[in-house]
Amino acid sequence: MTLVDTITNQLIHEFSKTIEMFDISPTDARLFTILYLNHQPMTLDEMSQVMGKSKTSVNTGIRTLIDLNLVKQVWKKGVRKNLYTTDKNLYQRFMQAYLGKWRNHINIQKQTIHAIQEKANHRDQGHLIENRINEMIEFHRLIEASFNKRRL
Amino acid sequence: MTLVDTITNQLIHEFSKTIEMFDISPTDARLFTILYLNHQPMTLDEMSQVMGKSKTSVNTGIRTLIDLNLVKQVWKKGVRKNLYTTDKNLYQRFMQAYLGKWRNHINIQKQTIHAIQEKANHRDQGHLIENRINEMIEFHRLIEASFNKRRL
DNA sequence: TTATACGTACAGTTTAAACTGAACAAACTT
DNA sequence: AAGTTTGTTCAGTTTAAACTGTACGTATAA
Repeated sequence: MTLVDTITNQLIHEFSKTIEMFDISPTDARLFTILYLNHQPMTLDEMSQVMGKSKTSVNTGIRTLIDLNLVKQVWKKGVRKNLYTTDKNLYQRFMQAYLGKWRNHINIQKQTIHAIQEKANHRDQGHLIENRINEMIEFHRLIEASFNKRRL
Repeated sequence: MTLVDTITNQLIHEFSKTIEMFDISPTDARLFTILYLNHQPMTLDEMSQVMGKSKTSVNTGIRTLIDLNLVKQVWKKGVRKNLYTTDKNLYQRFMQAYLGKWRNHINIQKQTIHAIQEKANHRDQGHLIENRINEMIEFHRLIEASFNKRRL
């Protein structure tokens, strides 16, 4: 019984570290893992209790996880409290959120840097900085190619 | 002149955001970009001046960048101060550091979770948690496959 | 309707990270 | 050798993030 708990605690601790790799804060990662290891949807009060944090804190954590599409709210008849649970097929969810974030960023930055390049070309013919701008654009292009090659 | 500077500042600002995507802190990313846009190696004092931060702060920043293999120290005869510069082919450097970090983490966590699984099997036959452990292992396996498929 | 239970917003506090200046140590200069 | 110059360590401070408790609004229950 307590032995099972130590195993669960270890799992929470270790798996959270992998979740953190997806650019998720340590506490949010821990919250996610707790929810994931619980086979039933959980209420804010339950999560607050397990996390040892205030309900407000858990509330904001859940909010960010929902925004990332990693947690969803579910309803169960007869239960008034909000219930939250993790989605199935973790891998797709995480990779989708992660790659989407990268692709989105690269797209925006490519445009931004192109715009700066325009300005530089107009005013500043033949300056050294132009080499760097071209390198930056190439850098983004390579990243883009790398992440687009990947499939879920 | 000042116009060129605003363009440079914009470049610093924008490119830093991409560097941050590689899990590098905003100030370290800015430091790297400043060094990258400077066509000459820089001293601590110069970087301190451009960053508007203390020399101590720049020193620690450079240290972490060197540890990540993104910056190296160079020597120039007649110059006493330490000189630092960014490496060529950014893309390879960053991807190598980044993918290496992922692969390393996944390897370690796979082993750790397997060890926990052993313990769980010994003591806790047929418990629900075992399903989750298998899912976790599969999760890591998929990530590993995804990152190994990638080439620089 | 009144009363109770729940989620969220907000101000204030705690905790952790980033940063600084002074002091030290090692290397160079004279 | 004594005197500078430079990088680094460390204690203390500033700044930003995480967290908490109270208070408010909304929904359910009586």
